[in-house]
Amino acid sequence: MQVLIVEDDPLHRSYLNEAVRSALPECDHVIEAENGSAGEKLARENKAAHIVMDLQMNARNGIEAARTIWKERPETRILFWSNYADEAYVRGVSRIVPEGAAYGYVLKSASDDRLKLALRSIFLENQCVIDREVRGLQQRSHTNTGRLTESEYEVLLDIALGLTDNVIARRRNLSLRSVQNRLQQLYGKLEVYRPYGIVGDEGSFNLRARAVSVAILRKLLNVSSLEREDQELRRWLSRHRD
Amino acid sequence: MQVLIVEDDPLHRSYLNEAVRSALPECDHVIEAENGSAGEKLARENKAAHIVMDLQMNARNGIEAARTIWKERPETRILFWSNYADEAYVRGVSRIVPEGAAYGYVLKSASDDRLKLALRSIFLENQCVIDREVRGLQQRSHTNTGRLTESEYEVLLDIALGLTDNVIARRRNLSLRSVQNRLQQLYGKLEVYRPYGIVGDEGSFNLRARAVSVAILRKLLNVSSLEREDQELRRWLSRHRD
DNA sequence: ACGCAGTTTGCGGGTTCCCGCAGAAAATAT
DNA sequence: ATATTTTCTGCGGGAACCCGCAAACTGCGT
Repeated sequence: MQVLIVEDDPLHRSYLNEAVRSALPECDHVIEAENGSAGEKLARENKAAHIVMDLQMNARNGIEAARTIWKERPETRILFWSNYADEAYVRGVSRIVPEGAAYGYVLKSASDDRLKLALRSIFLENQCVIDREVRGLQQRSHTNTGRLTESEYEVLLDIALGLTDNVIARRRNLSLRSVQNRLQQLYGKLEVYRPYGIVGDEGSFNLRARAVSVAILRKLLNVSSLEREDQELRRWLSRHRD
Repeated sequence: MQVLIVEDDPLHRSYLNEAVRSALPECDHVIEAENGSAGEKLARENKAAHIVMDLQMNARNGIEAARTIWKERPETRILFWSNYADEAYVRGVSRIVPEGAAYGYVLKSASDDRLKLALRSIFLENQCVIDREVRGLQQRSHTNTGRLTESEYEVLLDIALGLTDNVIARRRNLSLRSVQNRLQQLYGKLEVYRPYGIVGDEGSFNLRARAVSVAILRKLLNVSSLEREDQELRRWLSRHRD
């Protein structure tokens, strides 16, 4: 049995290496990659079936890497090991998990034992292991306000990229008014009308910009999700020149 | 001699501990804090004169912590040890350094030797040590486009928080038109008019939102700078109820 | 088949943004 | 002290945003 570690921080990498060796005595090969693209390459060359992957990496982030790996071999088992439980990451991951694949999401702050247990459950038992706090985000509301639907999340990304209502409409195949409708819902859920819950500050905010702001502060968006979408947008733009 | 380490990642913390001990044999006490507020507290209690501080921490980030520490004892020597050279961090740090204080900024990706050398230079020689890549950001242009002036950076923060032109004007004591003027300059420098350098996409973007977007993508803004400003804004709002 | 909740769309309007133009004011240079 | 550059300001207008209202169009359960 072979395990591939994809993690850019050398300290964390060697820690993971040790953890894997001690949790999985049946594992005789551990290989390491120090960023997403190296990870993809190694996974392909070695037909890696068991991967531990960091999410936040410089060259190419974990979600990107996982997506291409899973596209090539959907039965690959991947344990995501991340510093954060940002909704943006969680959403990003659960979007790309193939049907029925075994995967895990464990926070770096978790105990040694939790990590080792997760390694065994996923790689040997083929089970999904999702950390408590992550699970929370995946399902229910983040705060008192309801969580965003998929289409609300889409427009959120679009305005975060700086798109116009008109362009959003074209991109999502909607009418202008529908886009604005979704924005309204978004504004509502993000509580952008009464910014700090204070009455009397109604006119202080540019709703669109404020929405992006609170989304970032609430970790609904993070930088890498933005980067990803920016690339996506770029591609879309180059297809749709009229 | 005593050194205080403020770092939330346990692995990095113990690595730092070792590095300090080996680089500074004259150091007999090393104490550790696992977040910014604990760091402030320990610094106060122990009158710490030598601190190594991570920037990105959960509870209270390094810049905040450093600011209050320096406010109490400006001669404290602080070495910032960070994963990133985001302009937002660099700017944040150089804003709070007291006159003539010795400090350092070293990236986590730097070599062992570089870190140890920096430790000795700052703590023993009272010199400033700033990493190459950081230094670059501090002074000249980030890319081909000129770097932002202080006032452009201010409006950037304001629109990133979601403020209205009108509120910005009140907050910065300007006329409405002046605010919009600064925004225009900002848009120019951020190259928001021809988004990807492509001719013919002129109308695709909401300039205000796009500006924030590219600022984040270019690391002019990061999440913690936003959080800081959001607090600031909150305070300002509560003072200015009319 | 019926009703009901949630989406989508058009229309119309008030508001804010974005900015060219041009004169005042302030900072800087010579 | 004068010239030059930069920044600030008011005015005006076109475009984009935000949204209430009301009519179609889903989907879903009974």
